[in-house]
Amino acid sequence: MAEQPDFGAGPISSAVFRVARAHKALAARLLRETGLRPGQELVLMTLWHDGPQRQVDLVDKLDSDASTMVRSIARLEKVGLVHKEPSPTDRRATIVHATEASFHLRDEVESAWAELERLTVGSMSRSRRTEVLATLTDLESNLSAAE
Amino acid sequence: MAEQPDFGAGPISSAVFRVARAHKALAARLLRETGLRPGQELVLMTLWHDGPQRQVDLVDKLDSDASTMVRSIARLEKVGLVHKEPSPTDRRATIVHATEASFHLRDEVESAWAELERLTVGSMSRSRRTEVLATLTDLESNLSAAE
DNA sequence: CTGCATTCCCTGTTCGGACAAGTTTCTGGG
DNA sequence: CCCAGAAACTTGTCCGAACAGGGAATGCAG
Repeated sequence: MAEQPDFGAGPISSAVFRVARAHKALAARLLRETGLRPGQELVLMTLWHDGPQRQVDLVDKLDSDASTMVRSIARLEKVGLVHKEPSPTDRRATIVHATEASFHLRDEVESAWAELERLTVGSMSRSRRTEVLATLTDLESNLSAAE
Repeated sequence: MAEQPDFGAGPISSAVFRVARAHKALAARLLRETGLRPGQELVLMTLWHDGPQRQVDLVDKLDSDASTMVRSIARLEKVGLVHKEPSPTDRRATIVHATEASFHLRDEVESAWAELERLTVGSMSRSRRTEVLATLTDLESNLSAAE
């Protein structure tokens, strides 16, 4: 507790910073028992949801970076949650698969995300949540309009 | 453009993630010409605003980490924006000062933050901004209540 | 005053994120 | 067909963030 890094400059930007940090820290804490680090779970969830795909597809969907993805995949592969296969149709590409072992984590990861959502929205009413989501979407569209 | 990493899991959490990433990326871009990396400007702004202080004070105010602060200060010191002096009253502590050189950056950094704020809130009305800030504050308090 | 917990800082390590540069492979216009 | 440009991946580098561990100085209880 006990911070107000807000020296007057950009109250909303400051608030975004603080929310982002707190949210990420909470996500890290909830994912801790799964052995995953924040970010890795997004890769796995994408693979679980959309099936095997190229690294570049993961990069696009997660709005990540190719070099980040290379290392993230490498780490997931090292712990056996993912494996790579050459694409049969494009020798530049590798297809990333979620392993059987990874599916044993699925419930745990998804319940961690459910818990994250629950803690994030707190005791907000359904209609309030809708407003919050609209607000975040507004911010996102402003930010992406700024390129 | 073109992402919706939202696989149904935690729409608000997903949105927080995306806003956080876009906001940080925008901050990085705006600070680029100052030579600062996102996070360093917060240290400098705190020093400019509150004056020389111990590392632990910076850590507390920015809700950062002691080891992160050590390295951040070291980098700022290497480029001459900050210098450290032993505390006269506590030999464990070092007092961090903003250098003269750093003050030449102040206008640039502060206008980058103003621009960040401007782009973040976009064309929102004053009352809408108040709502947005209230929403972010709500989220922050939920998150910090979750510890 | 002594002993012990606490505070403050530092180092090592790991990871996500981003940028730059380079390799291999593909594709499309000529 | 051929080649220039694009696409997919990789590696190197740097940085913020977080955790573990540790050393030095301080402060407090007894």
